[in-house]
Amino acid sequence: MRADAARNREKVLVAARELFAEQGFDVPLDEIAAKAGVGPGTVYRHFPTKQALFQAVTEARVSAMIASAEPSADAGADLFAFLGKMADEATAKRDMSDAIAVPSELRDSLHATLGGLLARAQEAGAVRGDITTRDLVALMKGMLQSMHEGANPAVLLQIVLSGLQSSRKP
Amino acid sequence: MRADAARNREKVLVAARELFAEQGFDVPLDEIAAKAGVGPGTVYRHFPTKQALFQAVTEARVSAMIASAEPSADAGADLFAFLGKMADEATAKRDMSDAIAVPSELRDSLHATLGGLLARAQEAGAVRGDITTRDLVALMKGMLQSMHEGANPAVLLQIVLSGLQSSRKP
DNA sequence: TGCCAACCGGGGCGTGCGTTCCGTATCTTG
DNA sequence: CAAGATACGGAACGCACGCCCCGGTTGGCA
Repeated sequence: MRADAARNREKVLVAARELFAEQGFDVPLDEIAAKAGVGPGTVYRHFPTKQALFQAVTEARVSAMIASAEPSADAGADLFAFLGKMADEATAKRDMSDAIAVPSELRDSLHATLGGLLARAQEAGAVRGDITTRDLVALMKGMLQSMHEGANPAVLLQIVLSGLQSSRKP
Repeated sequence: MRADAARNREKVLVAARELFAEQGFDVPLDEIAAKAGVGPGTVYRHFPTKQALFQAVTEARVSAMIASAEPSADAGADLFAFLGKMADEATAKRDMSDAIAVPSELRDSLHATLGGLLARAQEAGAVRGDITTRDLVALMKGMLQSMHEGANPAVLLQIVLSGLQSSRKP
């Protein structure tokens, strides 16, 4: 790989990191290219599609988060800690709210991790049993998006956490 | 107003009602026109913008819902009943989830109604006091959207309702 | 240093959407 | 029934976006 190619690839990644964090996945690719001081064509020579670029940018952080989900003695606390971590990330950077929604292997891993944590928490009786992984993912997706619309992230998280714990209504 | 004009206006409203209910606000306007057996231009002669058509379609049901929010002795039950009604509507028709988001006077009225119910429920001590109207609206928006993504609407609603009731965490 | 391959920029293509325009058809009134 | 106002249809416009292509440039190896 030529030196300038590597340099440009890096410039694109830096610009994408910043803009995805600010505006989420919906930021136009031309804007990323412009911020990187590069033409759109150059972006596509390094990343075959916009999703691929997004995945490259979010990979490190999401993988780290997934890796941090190690089971402890308290399965309920594990799940809640993970959800809290996701909420924190999403509060600071707009791209975490999209990482759970934009199609990619990373997203699937994230969903799988959530499913595993949920199942263990339910076995331990810390979370109501009638919740599916789909429910949890949908709930989190809605919550993460809401955080960028003026709502109080901490309050939203607390509502969701205590809602998960409540026993089934008659 | 000419007779055929009135007839076409009605055909557009019928088609829009059905398609907005099925696919939400994002349905292309050309599709509505096609289903009504009419050209796109005709739609615009009766409704100045897509939002106006959407408002005309949802006005009746949303207004009825707002009107049904009459205060009783139990302010907490009033709020929960209203949220339940919204959830039911959104489960059946995709357009209710958008009515809370698409800019219009109707949306503002809906938000105001939610704010009023929330305030009374908080005074009565039925709902935690650190929730703002913005929080509630964001929460509902996320929940309503999630209902069309495979999640179980009843479970989602119960999570939100019990989350609202929980007292503040330390 | 010279040459060739690799790479670059950005104009351009295809698509989908909301909206507008205008020649034509249709309805109503006298 | 005729004339004028009114409404119609759908082609066309403007815009935004993801993505591709090509003439020109640049970097690394011999």
